[in-house]
Amino acid sequence: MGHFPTTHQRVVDLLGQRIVDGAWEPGAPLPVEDTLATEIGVSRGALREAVKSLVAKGMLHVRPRTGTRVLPPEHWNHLDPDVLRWKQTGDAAALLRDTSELRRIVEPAAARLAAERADPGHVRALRDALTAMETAAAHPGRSGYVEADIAFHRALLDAGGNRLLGSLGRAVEIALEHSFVISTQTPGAVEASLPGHRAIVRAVEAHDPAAAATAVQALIEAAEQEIARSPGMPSDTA
Amino acid sequence: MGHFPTTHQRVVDLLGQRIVDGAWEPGAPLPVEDTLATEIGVSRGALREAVKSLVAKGMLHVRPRTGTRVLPPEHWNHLDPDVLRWKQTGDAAALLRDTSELRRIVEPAAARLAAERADPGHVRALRDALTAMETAAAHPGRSGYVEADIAFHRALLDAGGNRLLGSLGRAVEIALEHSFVISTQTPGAVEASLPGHRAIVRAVEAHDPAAAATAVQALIEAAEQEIARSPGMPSDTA
DNA sequence: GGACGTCATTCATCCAATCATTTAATGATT
DNA sequence: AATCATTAAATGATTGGATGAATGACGTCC
Repeated sequence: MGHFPTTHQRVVDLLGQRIVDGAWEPGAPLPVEDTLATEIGVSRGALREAVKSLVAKGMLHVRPRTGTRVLPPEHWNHLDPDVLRWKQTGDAAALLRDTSELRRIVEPAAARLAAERADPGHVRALRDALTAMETAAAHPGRSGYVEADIAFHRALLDAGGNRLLGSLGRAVEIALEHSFVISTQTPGAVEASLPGHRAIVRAVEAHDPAAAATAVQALIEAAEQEIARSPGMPSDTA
Repeated sequence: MGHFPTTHQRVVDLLGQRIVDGAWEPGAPLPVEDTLATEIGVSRGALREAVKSLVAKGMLHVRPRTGTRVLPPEHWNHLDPDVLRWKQTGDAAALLRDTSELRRIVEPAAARLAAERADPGHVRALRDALTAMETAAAHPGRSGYVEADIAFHRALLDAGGNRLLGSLGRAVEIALEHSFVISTQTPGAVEASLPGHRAIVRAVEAHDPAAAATAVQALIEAAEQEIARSPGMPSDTA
């Protein structure tokens, strides 16, 4: 459906996925540009542009004569949407754990800031997202519910006016989408989550930071329980 | 001294700084590749590679016929080290405020996780960083103290084992460096901060999450007061 | 008059070939 | 054995051209 991926995107995806999958050890050099380009089937220029994209994400380091080497995973920008997507296909469970932890840390605090400082524009974006969620929930098939949920999430983190928090929210959205899909597919979960979202909007509108934080926390915990009960999740026997 | 910057780095810095400084309105198109390349004084290939780097940071969007357009700031990856550096030269006060807020949210929670889950390797990295801070503090001139402080900060956020938190910490390090420099230049601040750092290491080694969190919080608040008292900071009259 | 298809234009896209620069590995010199 | 010049191998950068995609204008059909 989506248009054909351009060559550049194809090469970036190919290399990024290979790196995440551990095709090359950290510190190990990739094949030289000429051979790697012919192996992939693109020109050297296209390969170099793709490599530059991965350098910008902190995954590669390239130097004359030495070649292109994979940087250790600690150096990767794990908050980059592409990196998150590549990691999703691999160790999805670990990513879900990390994402959930980050949510518990950041979102209640972000809700607190939003309740303290949200201006009318931010409040309206929040209410619009909530309305979209409600209409999508009423609509049979729930088309658009996940998108509305993400928009709500985004509006909440933007409402505090802290751009770093905004970027952080946008980063984890890719990882969040998966959990939202699970919640939407679980019967009754959508109806159960709507009151929680309404409570958040109420708290932000009333400029009640404590209420906003607790409402978000309750929502996150409910979502985590949905995920834990979803099929394909190993019960925590450790 | 650092070597001469390569053409690629030069162009990325030039364009990134220009975008952050608002040389082009969000949504406005940049000059076409040919003219922009000749204007900067590089070839199309070098310009294209630089543009790809900025696309990877979420600042540009390029399409045939439409051209290269600046994306709205909400879409930028504000957690990218380069983006933070470019923003630093402009509205440094706002960035300092956002960074400080993020620290207060993330670092106590990260310290809590570190105390819960730090393995011996992480603990050793933490202690090594502390030792480096102590030796740098004893050394006249304090050379290397800022670097050691950043290494400590990094080790703490890595110790929790959450890669997203690790990337988050690495992201704000660039912004943090400034405040560390201020603290180091303030007489007596270095000696005052060392016990706080030792308390963090003790709490992590003792697997005491609450103590770790409070120790970090105390350190952050002390640093904020140092910044507030530093010259060039407008007193909070609002 | 409005909707739909066609076409030309304008860019980015991708490729191929070439030269310059950096740098490690090697060899020569003392 | 340590230092310095040489060399070769890889990236860095440039040029020119061919291709493809998106847009706006134009014309046709209902």
